[in-house]
Amino acid sequence: MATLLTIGDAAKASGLSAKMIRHYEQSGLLRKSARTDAGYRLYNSEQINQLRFIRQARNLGFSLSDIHALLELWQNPERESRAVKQLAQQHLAEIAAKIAELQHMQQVLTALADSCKGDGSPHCNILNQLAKPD
Amino acid sequence: MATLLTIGDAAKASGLSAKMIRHYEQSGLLRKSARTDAGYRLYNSEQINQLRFIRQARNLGFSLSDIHALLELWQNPERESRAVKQLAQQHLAEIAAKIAELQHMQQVLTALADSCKGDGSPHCNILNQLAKPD
DNA sequence: TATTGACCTTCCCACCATGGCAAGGTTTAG
DNA sequence: CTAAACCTTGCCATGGTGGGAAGGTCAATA
Repeated sequence: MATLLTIGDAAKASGLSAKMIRHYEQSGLLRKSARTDAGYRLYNSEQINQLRFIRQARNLGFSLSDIHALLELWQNPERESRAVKQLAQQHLAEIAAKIAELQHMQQVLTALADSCKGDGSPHCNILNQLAKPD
Repeated sequence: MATLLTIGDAAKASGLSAKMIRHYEQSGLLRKSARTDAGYRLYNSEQINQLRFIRQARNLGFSLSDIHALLELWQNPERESRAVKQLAQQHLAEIAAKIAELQHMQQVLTALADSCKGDGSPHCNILNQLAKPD
């Protein structure tokens, strides 16, 4: 027997917000769900699994378009794991690039902050450096 | 004698886009510039310095509202460097948090990708893991 | 049974920082 | 004089998420 959940319960079960579940449907990431006579969305356990899949992929930072691709691969028994791994590696490259960018900011800004006394006087190397031409 | 630049030249001189300079004016980050009779914006060297300041702060990842505060501190001779340093340190904390988040994703996803053969077969641990309840 | 509170629906708006395009005016070089 | 390269404003889009309004539905309780 299939347990059907309304969107609020599906949200609780998946860790997504009801708002986002509607949005994912709207944007084509999810197929339209069944509805009650009154128009309430209903989700079966397979769909709850899909929602959880989406949440976990979001937690890993995948974009919705990546997730779209991942969902299709997941549901395709003919998939080649090569394709999945490639998506993961592309995403890992983006993550690494972002980390590098942030670490660069961190390094520069830490040095600047270290050279700013942070007291009651107006002199501050952070401002001086920002004002300087490169 | 003051050299006045039109927005395109100001963009080149500062490293910002003309689009963004207009946007910064619109959003109140910059005071309205002078205009020619024809309505073209004109920027003097002090304003060019301000634009550079903004670009460098953006490069360090400061938000526009942080930059707003930084600009005011910069222009206020009564400032206390404490205030500047505090902004910098808050931002450093955000940077560190983002780096930590990304590194966590990196770690989890690297492990998953390593356990996916990436060949022609459908089996893939990445998908299995995403599908699993936490 | 009538009401109340907790759901649900759709629709629109906001964030942040940036880019693109369109329709029109201006300036400059050939 | 014309053409190219500027400039102007205004609107739309991105991505992922949240907020709120106005209205319908359902279940429990008084």
